[in-house]
Parts: sequence; structure tokens; C-alpha cells
Amino acid sequence: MNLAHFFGPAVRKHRESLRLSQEELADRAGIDRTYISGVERGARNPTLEVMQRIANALGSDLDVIFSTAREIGAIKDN
Amino acid sequence: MNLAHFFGPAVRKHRESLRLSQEELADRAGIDRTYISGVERGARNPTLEVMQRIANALGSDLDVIFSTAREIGAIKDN
DNA sequence: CTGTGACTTTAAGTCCGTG
DNA sequence: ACACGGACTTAAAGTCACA
Repeated sequence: MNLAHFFGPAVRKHRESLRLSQEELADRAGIDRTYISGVERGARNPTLEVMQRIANALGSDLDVIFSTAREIGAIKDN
Repeated sequence: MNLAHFFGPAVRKHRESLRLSQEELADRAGIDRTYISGVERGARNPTLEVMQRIANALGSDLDVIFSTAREIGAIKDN
């Protein structure tokens, strides 16, 4: 079902539920602000290591992020 | 908890439960055989797209792979 | 506060081989 | 059937100015 397609949106959802800006998330993850923007929009193809750093910065982990990705996909894929 | 560290072992577990060789998995995923070897051993840092192709080739998806990764991590981290 | 194009540097991913 | 290495090509990492 291509959960990769919903990774970015899942990150965005987690970030917004923490009421963080992209800038704040970027700082926590040690990543550039514009890179986070690209990941959330699906314009970037991040590596596993980067994904892990983002998950950490969200106080979460990759299994939880991908569970969210599936939820988003289930809705969007009607 | 760094689930990224257990992604490779999770792939290996899924592959072995399907009784596939690394070469067969590589062919299905359209990835080089030596690269699969590196991913399973944690020596490589795959991109989201490659991870998705591996999940597809395993007849699974990334949320399931990462659930397996957590199980493996829970055991190893005792 | 975020999206985007353009860019340089670094590492992903391939292809040849070995034991 | 798998681990591992060297050399190579391609794409991601990482950064910036501007809308």
C-alpha cells in the first residue's frame, strides 16, 4: 500500500499535535528547516538514519510514525 | 529506542519466514544482491523508497516491518 | 512560519569480484 | 547461499536566498 507515500504527512501530524513549528522540529533533529519541509511534503526521499532522528525529535519512534502513516493512507485511499 | 538499528534484522526475519534467499528478495525488489546483504546486517543506510520496495517484495508493509523491529529490539535490549 | 529552486558535498546504490 | 571489498555512478544530505 506504499506507506512511504504517507511518511511525510505522518510526521506533519505528529509535529502539529505537539504544536511544534517545522523550525523547532528541525532544531531538535539537527536538520535544516527546509529539509523538514521537503520531507513532510514528500519531496525528499530520506534515509533510515534521518527518519530515526525525526522520530526521536518527535518523542516517538518509527513504528508509531508508520502506524500513523497507515491511518492517513486508509483515509486518503478510500 | 532506535528502531532503525533493528530494521535489517526485521527484514531478515520476514525473508526467512518466507524461505527466500537474499538473491530472490533482491530480484523481487529490483535491488542489488550485495545491498540486501548490507541492509540486513545494518551496514547500510537505505532510503525510504528502497525500504518500501523491500517491504513490497516481502509481501508486507513498513508498519509491519517496524513492529517486527520493535519485537526484536525488545528482546535484545534486556 | 513555510514552500521552492538551485546548488555543492557526501553517501546511497550498482557492478565487478573474492573466500 | 552469504559476507565482504573496491571502484564506480547516481541520488540524498545539507545549505541558502527568496517568495
